[in-house]
Amino acid sequence: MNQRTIVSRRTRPAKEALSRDVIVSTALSLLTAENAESLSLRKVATALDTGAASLYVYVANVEELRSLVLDAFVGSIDLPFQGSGDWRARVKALLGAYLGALQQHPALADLARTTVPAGPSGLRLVETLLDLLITGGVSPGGAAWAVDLLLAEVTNVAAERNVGSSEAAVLAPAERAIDSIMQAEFPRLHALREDLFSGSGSDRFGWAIDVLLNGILSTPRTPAVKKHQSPRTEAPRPGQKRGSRNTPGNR
Amino acid sequence: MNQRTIVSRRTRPAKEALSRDVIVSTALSLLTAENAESLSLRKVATALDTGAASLYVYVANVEELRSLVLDAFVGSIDLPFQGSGDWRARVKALLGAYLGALQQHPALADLARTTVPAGPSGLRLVETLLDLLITGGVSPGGAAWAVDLLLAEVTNVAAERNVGSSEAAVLAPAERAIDSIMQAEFPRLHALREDLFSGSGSDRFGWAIDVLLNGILSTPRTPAVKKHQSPRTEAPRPGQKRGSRNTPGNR
DNA sequence: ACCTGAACACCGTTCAAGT
DNA sequence: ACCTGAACACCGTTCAAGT
Repeated sequence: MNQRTIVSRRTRPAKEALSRDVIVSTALSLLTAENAESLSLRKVATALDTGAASLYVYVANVEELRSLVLDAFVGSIDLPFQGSGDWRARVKALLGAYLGALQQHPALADLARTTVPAGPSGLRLVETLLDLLITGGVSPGGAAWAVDLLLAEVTNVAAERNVGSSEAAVLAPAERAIDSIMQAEFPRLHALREDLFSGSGSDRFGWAIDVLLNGILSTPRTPAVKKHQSPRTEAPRPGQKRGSRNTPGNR
Repeated sequence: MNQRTIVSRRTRPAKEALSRDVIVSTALSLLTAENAESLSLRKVATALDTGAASLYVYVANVEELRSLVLDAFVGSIDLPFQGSGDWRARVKALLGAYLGALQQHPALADLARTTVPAGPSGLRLVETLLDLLITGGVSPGGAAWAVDLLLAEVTNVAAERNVGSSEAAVLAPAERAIDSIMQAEFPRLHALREDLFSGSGSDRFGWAIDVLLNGILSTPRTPAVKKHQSPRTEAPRPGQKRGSRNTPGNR
């Protein structure tokens, strides 16, 4: 027993043994329970009464920690994997729940924008989405790409609310500029400035998911695509065939 | 004349006077001409033979610098604002050119993912997109939201190529996990793992833009939306009306 | 008004040294 | 095998001091 200094250790009775799990879970609780607004190895180390160097036994670098933390977060929220209703409703419920969870924790929303959850929880989310989309009639190949699109939208909207405050500083001048810099030069922009800078991401979210689902259903992934180096040169097929008719749901 | 030390000043004849413009342009050339892979006030300051503190006379903070640099970049590439062909082709050409430019400069692709170009060049890009979409029959309100979706896709794809190398480290373990952790648990994922981790963003880009455009055309923005706090609770309208028939282009 | 150096409060990562 | 302190090479931002 350490007798040299008599300090209550009630809050941290014995120094917790380090492990990948405690590192990830204290990192996560730093971002959710604590008010920490960003993740850093040093903060996690401090919370564990040690130095940053100690974490490198269990984690390769910050990026890996970020992935693990995000996956742990995804695992901690309860997502409606087994929903009811038609497949579209279930996709929306799933993504909406994920969005809601991210929005409650700005630091996680930030994480999600730049990191992919590397772990079973992230995989399960993707698996479920794939299954729903394929059930809905999307081709497997299309579904694979679509999942990225859908999840990117979630993280974008989640981060938007976040940016809202800091982006206000960046956007406010832009907004003033729009009014003054001649509404003759950017008439569309001027007319729609309210809609563009509305920022109430929640409204847009429902619409965006519908856009994506409708688009995904009506845009078959062409089987064998010739690889182009630059998409710039990719001419659009003029008489583009629209694919499998919308078969919206099957409730 | 300074006689104390005889050092050739050919490369930097006289100390350039500081100004917002030289700061932004040297920052930009650091990211494009030079091989710098990230932007920092200190690097820009060093390139200008001064200290970081000096820049604060012209720039409020890093975030503002980032916005200015990104806008300067957008202004430096030549985008096909006046294209030919139907509006869809023009949207694709515009976004494709932007994507191509970002892909050539990973540092800029990185910037674009987290920053909005605050300046005339960014505004012009948005204005042009709004105009094309509205010309194509998208409602103004829909167009306002759609622009965000389209530009987000560009920056996401641009950043993907970037992440590719560093994400390989994160994804490689995940990929191995998929194979081993039971393909019984995530059958969809296992079957589609190649498509998911394909990473050749250019292929996906054309498809994604089509998805977005088709989706945007077939998903009217409902005029008066009741504001919900949480999208989680937002039940889908069961018999959802699909809007204005696709009127694809008008060439 | 503009520029500067120094300081402050942070980062991630490495490494020799301890147990 | 695990942990540690110290060091290295970075960050953004502030501030008193100079011109």
